[in-house]
Amino acid sequence: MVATIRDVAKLANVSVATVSRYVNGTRKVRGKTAERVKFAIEELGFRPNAVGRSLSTSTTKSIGMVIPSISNPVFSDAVSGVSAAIRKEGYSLTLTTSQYSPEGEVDAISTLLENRVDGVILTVTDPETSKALELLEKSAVPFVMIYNQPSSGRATMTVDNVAAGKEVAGELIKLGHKRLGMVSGKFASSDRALARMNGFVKGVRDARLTAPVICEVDFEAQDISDVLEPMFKDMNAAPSALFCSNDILAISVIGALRRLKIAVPKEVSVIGFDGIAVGRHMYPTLATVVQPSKEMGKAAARNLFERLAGGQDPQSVILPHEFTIGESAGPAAKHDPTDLQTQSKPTSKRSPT
Amino acid sequence: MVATIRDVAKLANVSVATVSRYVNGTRKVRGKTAERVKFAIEELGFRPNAVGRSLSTSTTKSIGMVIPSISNPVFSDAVSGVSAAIRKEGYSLTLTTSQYSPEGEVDAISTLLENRVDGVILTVTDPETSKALELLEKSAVPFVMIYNQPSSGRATMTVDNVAAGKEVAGELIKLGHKRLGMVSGKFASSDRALARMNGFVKGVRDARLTAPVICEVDFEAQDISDVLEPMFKDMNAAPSALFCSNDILAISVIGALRRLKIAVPKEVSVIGFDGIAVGRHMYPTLATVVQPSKEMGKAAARNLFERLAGGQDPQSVILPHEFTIGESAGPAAKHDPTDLQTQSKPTSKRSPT
DNA sequence: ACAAAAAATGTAAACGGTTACATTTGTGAA
DNA sequence: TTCACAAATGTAACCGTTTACATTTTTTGT
Repeated sequence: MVATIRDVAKLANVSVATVSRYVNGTRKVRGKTAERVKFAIEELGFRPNAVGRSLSTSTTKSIGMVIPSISNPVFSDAVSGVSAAIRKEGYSLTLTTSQYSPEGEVDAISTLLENRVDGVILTVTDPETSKALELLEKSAVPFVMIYNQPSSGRATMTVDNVAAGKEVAGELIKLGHKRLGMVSGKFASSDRALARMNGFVKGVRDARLTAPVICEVDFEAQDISDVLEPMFKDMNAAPSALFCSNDILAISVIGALRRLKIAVPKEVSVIGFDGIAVGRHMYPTLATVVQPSKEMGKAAARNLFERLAGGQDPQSVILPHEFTIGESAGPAAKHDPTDLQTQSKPTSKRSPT
Repeated sequence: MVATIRDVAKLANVSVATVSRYVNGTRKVRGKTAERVKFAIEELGFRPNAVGRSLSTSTTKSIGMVIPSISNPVFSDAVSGVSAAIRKEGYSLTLTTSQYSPEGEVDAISTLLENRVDGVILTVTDPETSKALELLEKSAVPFVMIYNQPSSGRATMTVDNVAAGKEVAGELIKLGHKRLGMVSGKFASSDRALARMNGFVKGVRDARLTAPVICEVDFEAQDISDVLEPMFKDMNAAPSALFCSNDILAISVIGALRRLKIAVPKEVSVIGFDGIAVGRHMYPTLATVVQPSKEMGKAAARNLFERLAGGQDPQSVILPHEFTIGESAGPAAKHDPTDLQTQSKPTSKRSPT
């Protein structure tokens, strides 16, 4: 069917070894010979079979990646970074998703291990209990986590989520907010959301404010409005600022607040986390903590290559994050009766008077 | 190092054939024997090497995918669909990006072909001139395009972009718009944008309106504001509605208009194309043509599997699209002197009284 | 208990490369 | 020209599976 190295060798009247050496440039082949080989390759449309090569060299030149979902742009950004970094090294990318489930992670890793990827870049729901990570460790395939919190001496590329969460609290407090809240994806499936929450709560507590309302949502399943509505029944008690555990969630929250006729940021400020591109383009622009997703992907890939090349112990890296103010966050509104001056129409849902 | 089928065979005191048959369930192995094999596999942590298997069976159980960029959610959605569909069949996904360049496409396809993927799902800039498609055809690896326009009898999964474009024109005209415009990504790198434009122009022409302003932008590179500003110098001449060739672009356009202090949709309506999730969550919700990206990915994968299984000629499928109105599109504003009543602050940029 | 048929298992040759080692060819100095 | 040595090339084993075919074991019918 398709030409093999032996076909080329026969046509060029050389040995397979010579063809191999010509193709890979591993040894010099004489001009005359090289020409014959080159001709044969073109004549036959020969394309080296990576499978044969992999079996022989026991290296696949491929990197496996496991992300919870590809629908959240924050992960696409990381994929993009990984993709760019490994292409440069001639590697290819096998992408799998876990749908935020530990079983999904195990399945994904199993597949990748069977495919003998040279390294793995992944994000798990919980590094502490992850069976997938255990599989990886047993297999001795080098791996790096991204987004996950450092733990157990495993390598991870992430930002300081606790510090960032605290920073968000600080910024909101600086804007005069006194009643804060957080809307987060399930902590069980996101150690970083948990870390952000912890930092946020600490920041609020340090400022001697009442502890923030924490609202855990199953983002993929629930309608955010249903969660937000009771929370904002009484605007005098409701938080004047919400920290969301990621940008997608924040965008949804802003949309839901609008539907509840609550103005952002006039009545409620919203801050996200991730720094996905669309947040900068939309209106209101999203106040958020920007994490360098693409760079994280690249860094993870580089880390992997270093280990594949030399040895080097796995090493975690904390990358810099940056709080970016946007139109979705502003000064705290005063929720006394003069509240009615706010531009949005008062509705029966609001506090009386 | 890592256990092979021979290690298992030795430990279980059977032949490699028996192990292979046990692992793949291709033949019955007697209870007693099966137990020994099972034990040996667990004892050694044996995991079949897909590379060896692939070489032997000359099938990799992997599908290659080439998309222009992973940063546009419309493509992530397709990846998501493909990923889900192929996982079900036990296939894995090798993902590559072309950065909207024909050379990138060729590189990607070359890599995929060397890796002997069993099939390819891809989106190219221009099917008519694509060297990548030629490579694929020469290689005899089954492939399906997604998003691309049907051409040359090659299989593609897409929506009717021309009809959709025309439909958008119709909807805007129905809303009373008379001066229409389109902002599009480079036609040279998107046959579907071109098709949408053609339909749009046709729709406008059929309504006997003046031809729409067409504005081609290098979206990744340029700042949209620079493009929009001259267009909206004179509001009496400027279009009252803009059709954007994709949602991401539309979101940026809305943002840019806001920065130019032009209200959406009060002064200018904006309609996108794709139906990415964020458009439904943001404010204003994005009026757009929803195409079933995830379904397209799934359909492409299924098409590939059918061909891998039975034979079947490649077959293009036109999937249904759906125009969805959103808050970003509304009735045409009257741009006579009473224009000043519009909520947004008049600026020197606007037409004089 | 025995032969024949059926079921289970084993043997060894692919699959398409790479590479250690062996061999041939080419080069330069005497 | 001849020899020693270097450079180029060739030979064949190996990487980890699958599977056609051969062989052994079990089952079945009598």
